[in-house]
Amino acid sequence: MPKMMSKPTTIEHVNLDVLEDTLSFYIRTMNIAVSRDLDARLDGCDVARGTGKITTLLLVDSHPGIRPSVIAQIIMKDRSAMGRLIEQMIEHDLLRRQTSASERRAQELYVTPKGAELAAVIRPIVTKQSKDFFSFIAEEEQAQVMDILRRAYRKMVGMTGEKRC
Amino acid sequence: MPKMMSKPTTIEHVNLDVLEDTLSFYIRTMNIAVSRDLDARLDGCDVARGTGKITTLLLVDSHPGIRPSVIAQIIMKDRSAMGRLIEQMIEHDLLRRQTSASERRAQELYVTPKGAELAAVIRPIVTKQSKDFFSFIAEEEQAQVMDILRRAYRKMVGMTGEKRC
DNA sequence: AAAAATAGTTGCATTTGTCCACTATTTGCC
DNA sequence: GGCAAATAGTGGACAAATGCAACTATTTTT
Repeated sequence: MPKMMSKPTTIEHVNLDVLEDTLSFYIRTMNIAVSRDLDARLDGCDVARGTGKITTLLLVDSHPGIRPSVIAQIIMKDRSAMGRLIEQMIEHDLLRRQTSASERRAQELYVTPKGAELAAVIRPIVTKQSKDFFSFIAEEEQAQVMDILRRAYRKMVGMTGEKRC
Repeated sequence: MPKMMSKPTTIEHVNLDVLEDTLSFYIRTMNIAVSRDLDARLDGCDVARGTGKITTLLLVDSHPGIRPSVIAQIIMKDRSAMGRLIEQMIEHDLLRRQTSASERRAQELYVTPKGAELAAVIRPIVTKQSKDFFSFIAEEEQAQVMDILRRAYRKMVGMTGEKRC
């Protein structure tokens, strides 16, 4: 049974009930904040809003010929969402698409010159944004959190870390 | 300039470019996964989908008379989104609302019997879900991450921790 | 050759978020 | 007292994102 508190009118008088000790709460909440901040910094940048565009652009840029379905796994979207995302980016002339010669049901994605340029612009912004946003966490602790979440993420999407093949 | 890798067809051959070392990426991605998992567990539960309903219910349950605007700060929504959320929960007979006597522009929120019941059901589920979901992170590390994110969150929403008044 | 699996597309319904303008009430200032 | 500004909440419009399911095309299995 939670501690009862009454009619709080300011946030200082509030305790978070069981959410206080619930990691998912902090993940979900920080996500809102960090995403909003990122969107603000990328305003007008063709790649703002929603998770996925940035990752997609960077991934295609550094893995020419990568497939939509691989990206989908990485950003945890289903294929239809991924398709729409790519469509959008093609319309914005950031990516181009061609069906794979060896696997004619699959596609290969490539950045356009404009896409490559944007990727170069984006890269430092994204890095800086994350550092800045979490700057009130000590550098060291940031690294700690990242290290743990990275391992979690890897397991989740099935990146083994050791490339076995 | 990122390492170039070509035409990866499986996720093991992919590296995440600068996102590899970007905390915001992991926060955003883990958010998707954890939210999806939570929704699945709460399916049909009147409180599934989207951030906010759970927090709102628990908060009102343990802080009878709390105001919408305070909750809005905590879950980082604007007032209009908050209003809609509450409206929805009132329609589901989870909350009830009355204008404050002392502050006639403000409202006080209370749980209905049904809301209280649901809160009791939800509480252990939410806790368990978070623990389960992150179970591949050692208990100790979970606590570490949570501790850090908690502090970050507090600073962000302006919870001082020390109740000064 | 047929069946199952995989890659991607499309449509639809639901939800969400955001922006902005509007009302009501309270507070502060002259 | 009275007017301006701040605060609490509401409502509407609009743009996006999400998830689901059905559908085509291609490859793999058997």
